Amino acid sequence: MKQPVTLKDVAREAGVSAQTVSRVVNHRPDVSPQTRARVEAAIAKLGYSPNVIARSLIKGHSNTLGVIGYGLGLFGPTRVLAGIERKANELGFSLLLCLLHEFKPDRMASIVAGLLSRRVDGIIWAVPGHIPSFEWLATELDRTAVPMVFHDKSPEPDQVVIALDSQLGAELATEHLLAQGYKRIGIVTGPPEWWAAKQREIGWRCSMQKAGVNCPALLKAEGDWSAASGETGFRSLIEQVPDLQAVFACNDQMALGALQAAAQLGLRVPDDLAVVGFDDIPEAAYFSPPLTTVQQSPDALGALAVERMVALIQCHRQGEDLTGDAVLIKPRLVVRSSTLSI
Amino acid sequence: MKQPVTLKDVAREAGVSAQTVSRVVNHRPDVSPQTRARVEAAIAKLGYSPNVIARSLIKGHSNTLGVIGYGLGLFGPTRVLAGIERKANELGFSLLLCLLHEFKPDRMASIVAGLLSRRVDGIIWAVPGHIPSFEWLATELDRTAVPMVFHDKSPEPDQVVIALDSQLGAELATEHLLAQGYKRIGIVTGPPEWWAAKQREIGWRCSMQKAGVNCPALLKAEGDWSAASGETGFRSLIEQVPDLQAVFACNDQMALGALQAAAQLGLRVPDDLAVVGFDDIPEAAYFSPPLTTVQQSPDALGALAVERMVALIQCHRQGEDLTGDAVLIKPRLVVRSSTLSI
DNA sequence: CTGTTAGCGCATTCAA
DNA sequence: TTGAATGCGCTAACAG
Repeated sequence: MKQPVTLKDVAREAGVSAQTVSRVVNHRPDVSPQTRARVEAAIAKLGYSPNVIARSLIKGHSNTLGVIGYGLGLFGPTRVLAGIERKANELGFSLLLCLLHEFKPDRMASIVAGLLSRRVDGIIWAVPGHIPSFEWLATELDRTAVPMVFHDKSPEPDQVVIALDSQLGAELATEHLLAQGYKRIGIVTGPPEWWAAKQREIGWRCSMQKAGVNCPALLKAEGDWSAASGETGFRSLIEQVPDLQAVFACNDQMALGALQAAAQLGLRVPDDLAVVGFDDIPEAAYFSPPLTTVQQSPDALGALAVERMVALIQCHRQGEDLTGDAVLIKPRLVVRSSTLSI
Repeated sequence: MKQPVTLKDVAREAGVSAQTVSRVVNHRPDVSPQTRARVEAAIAKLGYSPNVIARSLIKGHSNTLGVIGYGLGLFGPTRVLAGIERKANELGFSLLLCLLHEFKPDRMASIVAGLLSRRVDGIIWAVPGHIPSFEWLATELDRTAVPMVFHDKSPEPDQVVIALDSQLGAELATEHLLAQGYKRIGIVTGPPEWWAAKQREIGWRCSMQKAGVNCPALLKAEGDWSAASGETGFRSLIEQVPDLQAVFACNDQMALGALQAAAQLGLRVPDDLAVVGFDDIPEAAYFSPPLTTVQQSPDALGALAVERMVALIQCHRQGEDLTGDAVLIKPRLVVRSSTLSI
């Protein structure tokens, strides 16, 4: 139950003023070597560590970033968070973590309010863009006191957005299937409210049309990212299009569900059916068969978000209003045996 | 670039003193209804939100918990973190998140120092117990200023530990296999430095001995939790014991690797070989075949850790030193077809 | 080079 | 019921 040691305690111990101790702690040059040594000895003896809270109060900023994550169940968002933590730590920022378990406007508002009252220097939405929620957010949060960076949402003029180029990823996947000679390529999408899910569907559609293959509604089933939804989605697909040749599942979990359903229906992958996923989760290489999938680099994405955020904070402190901009990270395709029937 | 609104601004706007505003904000009874209304109007008009930083400085505590997580790659630790966030939020605590990417003593020390200087009210080690690191920790952190709660490590007299009963889980898995008539049951362990990994191995060994089956070193391979290590581990096992009947993989990813290796070797699961995992990750039900595994409730574990922490903090504030205690959460076995050859 | 004064935003004494 | 002083731990701006 020892009280924390304060500047004054150290000052008394070293026989100097509090200000001098402050100078030593902040590595100011204007302290004589002898004094510095005495103070440092006192610091070591008492085990003093500066109170960051008090420092924040004066400086008007906390070197803390608010991070809003989306649960911790999905691969992409979770790894983005890990990337954020790593880079923030590197740049000397602490992270105040809030998890958005569901897209509820009032929950979003209260999270932001809480973060603001804790005087974070910026807020990173490490939450995948959920179209209706973010539309609401845009009206509500119009001019907030602190800079914000968004993740995986539609680029808007006044926002800083770091996103994976999901459409490109879907195009890579679809074009790979087309190049292998598959024509009737179904899709199991994510929830349509998710920006990334929409982009992946658009990518599939574009590639199909570019190749002159038309894609009727029958070729599309809607999932919710879970393996279970991948299974049911695939089953409804194959029921509607019995001669389906390939499936593009919009994440690896759904691809796994599709693989299981295919096995149960006696379809051999890749001979009877090709399957592509999205994300490249670590397990994807160990599915049976190993899954061809689109690899993203969520860690890099998170790191980038922090870098932008720190730049925004600098500008904010100088009173400049930085214009928004969007960054799209390019994914790449990892080809494994789930699409190689040759 | 608007400056945040302060108590004084509200006081001026409402024509009262700052203290009165403070009373309203803190829901004190001793304010007349008219005054309260005027102040609340001013608060709403100016969009005031109290500065938690300043409040912490006075009160001497921050209503913030430091959480140290272990990367975000493993299922258990990640979900524990999610459980912690949920409960902390519910109890009005914010979370300062730090990720321990590797078990390095100096990194651990600097994380704790950083958290302490930010005046967290307590520290939760949401990090799986790594035996050498935590031994070091015990000597170093002997009497820290704030209470700590640990996760998945060996119970010690003076520590509060919330752990999954990994040994029991392993016993459930092994006994299930024994009950199915399997005798030569191999194990692919986790890294031996991990407490949980050790416990799982102990559980396997106990059950085997209890059943009168001896378990030579040949029946054991060491993995690192990854699917890749599950694959190589299983291969070395089957090489040493060609008539292996079953494998207990100490997590689901390694079980997945074993499943793939078995398939490549032409072994049918469960007819030629039974496989059990540990964790019950959401994908486990979609492996081929669906995986029998030990289900833990990491969310509940995290929630419990926060509850204990808050209790500790209360005691700490009253100057009492609470004695340590350990809680072991019981897992349960989920039986799927990877062990049902009948 | 070093110490003094002031105040960050708020809550806890008091007194009125 | 309200207001005035005081200080949490620290640093900026001075003065010496």
